[in-house]
Amino acid sequence: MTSDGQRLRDHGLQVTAQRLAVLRAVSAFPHATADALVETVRGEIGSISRQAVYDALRVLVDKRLIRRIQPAGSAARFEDRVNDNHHHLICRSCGAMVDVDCAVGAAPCLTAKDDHGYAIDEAEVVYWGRCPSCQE
Amino acid sequence: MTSDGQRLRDHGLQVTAQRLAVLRAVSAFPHATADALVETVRGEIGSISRQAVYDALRVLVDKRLIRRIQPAGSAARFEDRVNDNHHHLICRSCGAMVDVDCAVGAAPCLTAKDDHGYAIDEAEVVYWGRCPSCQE
DNA sequence: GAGGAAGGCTTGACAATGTCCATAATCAGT
DNA sequence: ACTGATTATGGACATTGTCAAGCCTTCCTC
Repeated sequence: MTSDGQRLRDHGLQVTAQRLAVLRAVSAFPHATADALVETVRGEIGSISRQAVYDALRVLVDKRLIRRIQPAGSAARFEDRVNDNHHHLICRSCGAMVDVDCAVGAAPCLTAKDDHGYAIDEAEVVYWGRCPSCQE
Repeated sequence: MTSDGQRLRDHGLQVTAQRLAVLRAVSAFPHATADALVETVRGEIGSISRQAVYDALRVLVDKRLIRRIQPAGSAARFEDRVNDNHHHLICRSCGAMVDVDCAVGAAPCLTAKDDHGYAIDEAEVVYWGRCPSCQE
């Protein structure tokens, strides 16, 4: 198994305690917000600046080690599942988010009727509804 | 044809110059941001508070007279096409957004493989790519 | 290991997008 | 027109995120 440190190096990134901790935190709490990750990482390594977390998240997203999701009406969230093409199902009342496997398989899993000349590389799908507990 | 004023009244809303102007502005400039709409409305009726625009947009969205779209990496945008189920195609570099008719028809136009117990009412699709001018 | 350059982290200021609240103005039914 | 309820205004504030300067680590080379 490849260590997180090796994965960072493989992508041309320096290995730092902060980045390792952010990577682990995203793994441990998928769909967490940047702020929640700051708290998680602080619990793990004692202290980290908010900026370092934002910076780490940005390079990790750039290098495709993690993925950023930004649902309407919420701060950005991060997850670790990057090698499949899955989508998200979000509760309109409490914001809970769960993964949903892609109905088709490979990205882009849908083709637009008319591409207007755009070079489309991704079809992002978000299912909106109410989660079991919010339906009571 | 039903006037904007009548449409407001039909939804239990008071008719004000501000709301009418916001409604017209959203019609005239689909996919505009709240801030751009403030400018447009100011050009039309002289002056309006930013807050009034936000309030108007919120009630209009609540009453389904307009729709709010919030693509990742951009402020919320508003549009007037509410009675069909169409999606959006957004340029990754310049943010330009165009409408794309739904590949299937009625909402939700896609069904998730596993609904995790959620009551799904909408499948939002965003196509990401590069617009013709950004491909140069 | 030791030295040094490149890159990363910290701190603090700032920006964008919205929301909250108290007060003033406007709308709509009598 | 009168009056109560709704809406608009202006200002403060909240959240989420970015920018910039200087110090500190990491990692490459010896």
